[in-house]
Amino acid sequence: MEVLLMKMPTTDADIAQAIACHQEDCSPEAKKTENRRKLHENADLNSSSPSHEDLVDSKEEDELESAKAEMGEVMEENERLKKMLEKIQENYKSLQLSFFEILQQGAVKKSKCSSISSDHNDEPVVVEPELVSLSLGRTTPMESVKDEKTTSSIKSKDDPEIKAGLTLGLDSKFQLSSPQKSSEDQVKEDDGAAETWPPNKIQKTTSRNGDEDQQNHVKRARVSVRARCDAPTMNDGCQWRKYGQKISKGNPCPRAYYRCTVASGCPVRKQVQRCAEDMSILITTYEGNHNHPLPVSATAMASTTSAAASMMLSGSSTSQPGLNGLNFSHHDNSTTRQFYLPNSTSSSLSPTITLDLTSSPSPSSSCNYFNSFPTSFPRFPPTSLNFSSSESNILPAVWGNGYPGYGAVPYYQTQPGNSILGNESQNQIYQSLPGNNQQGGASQQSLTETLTKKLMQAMVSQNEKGQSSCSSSYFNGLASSSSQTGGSLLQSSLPLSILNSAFKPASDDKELKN
DNA sequence: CGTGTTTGACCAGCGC
DNA sequence: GCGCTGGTCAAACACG
Repeated sequence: MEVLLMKMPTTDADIAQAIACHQEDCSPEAKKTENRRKLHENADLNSSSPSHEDLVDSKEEDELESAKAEMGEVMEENERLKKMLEKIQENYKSLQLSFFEILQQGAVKKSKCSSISSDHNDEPVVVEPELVSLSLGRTTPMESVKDEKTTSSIKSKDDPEIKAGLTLGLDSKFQLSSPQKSSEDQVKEDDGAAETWPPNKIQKTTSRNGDEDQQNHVKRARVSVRARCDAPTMNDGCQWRKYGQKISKGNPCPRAYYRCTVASGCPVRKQVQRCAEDMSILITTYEGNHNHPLPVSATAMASTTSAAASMMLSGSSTSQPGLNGLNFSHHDNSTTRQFYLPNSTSSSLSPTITLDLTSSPSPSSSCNYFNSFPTSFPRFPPTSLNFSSSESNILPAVWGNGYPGYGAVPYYQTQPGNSILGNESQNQIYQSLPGNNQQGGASQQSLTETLTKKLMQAMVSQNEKGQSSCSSSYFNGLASSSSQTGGSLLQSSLPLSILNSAFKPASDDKELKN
């Protein structure tokens, strides 16, 4: 009961647990325990007032009666909650179905659009930029409706039918690879990704045309996360090894280079740098694609950044070289704030999306700094998702300080049979993460859900506007990026896991051996 | 001793 | 062509 009242279940697992608790409360055992407790209390009362047996008897009876009445009320309430849960689950399923319908429609439309655009390559295509406001600070009634909808969709993520691994990267190189490839080929691709990581040079020189070129741009998708964080790095749940540090021009704070060490050969890198004008803001730029399952706490960040990246990358696959398909600027008709990663030579070729998770939208501090690079990105104007809100205040505390209690379970736990790594290494991976505490779990989950909801929302609105190419490819991107490892080791508690089920390749466990 | 960090060197891209 | 800059490597070092 308390579980239900304190926190609405957000996953099927939660629901199942809640139901279990609920049923437990209704079980004869629970009733017996309750009665025993009350009888015990009565006995105490008896012992304290041993006189007037008749009075005591009547008192006992009264209390028994009231206890029974109370029990009845509780049981009724339990029944009501039970029905409510069933209803919620039904809603989940129906929404999930409609969700996949949208996915399929999007895929069809995308293929049509891509064929059309390829037919008219020579003609200039003028497309209005899609402005999608993803600010969490404001919600319109429409938004809240969609919010509800997407939340429900999100919540259906743990449907038994769609339990799937979630490995999210920021890069969608597999978007363009054939899904029919064997797992061995996938491994090769992964290895290639790992080996050719430094490949900015290679990529820049190998191809300059057509799909290959486009793919290269897609490969270099970056997601920059700006968050207030006192810690040297943002704790995003992954294990990182520092491999370099540079003082970059225009910023007294050195930029640190990290690579993911959760799995050897993981091509994901991140750059961490403090904002020059506001040292409390940490700018973390992720690049690459995890080739291994992630801890739940890491998927929180990964899903968000991946969604953002995929969203943008889907835009970059359209025929809008100048506009990059989408512009996720925070805009409110009066101000449009875009944030740029300064001093990044490769940024001129890399689509960069910035998630602004800083709470203060103070235009005088960090924003101006970024705004001072307005024209540095002719081909890929950096994209900004501004999630400024009071809610995002929690982020630094959560990501900076440790791991949430929510999902504080080894991420292989749900499907131990699929685990490639042994339990020991799993635990090592998880336990080696510092500050595993119980604080802020709900907050992080809430934030992640909110972030993802907003992304989903934007996508849905895209779909509704007939801009299905973007949204569909967004979905496909998510699906492909999240399913590329397809280890199924994660029963993710994250919203995006819903996307895995439809696109998860049969098996590519080999990759996990990296 | 294994693992992670530091830091100078090196390389490639870009602008002038 | 040259210098600047970003990104990476790898030896040396620190730490548990």
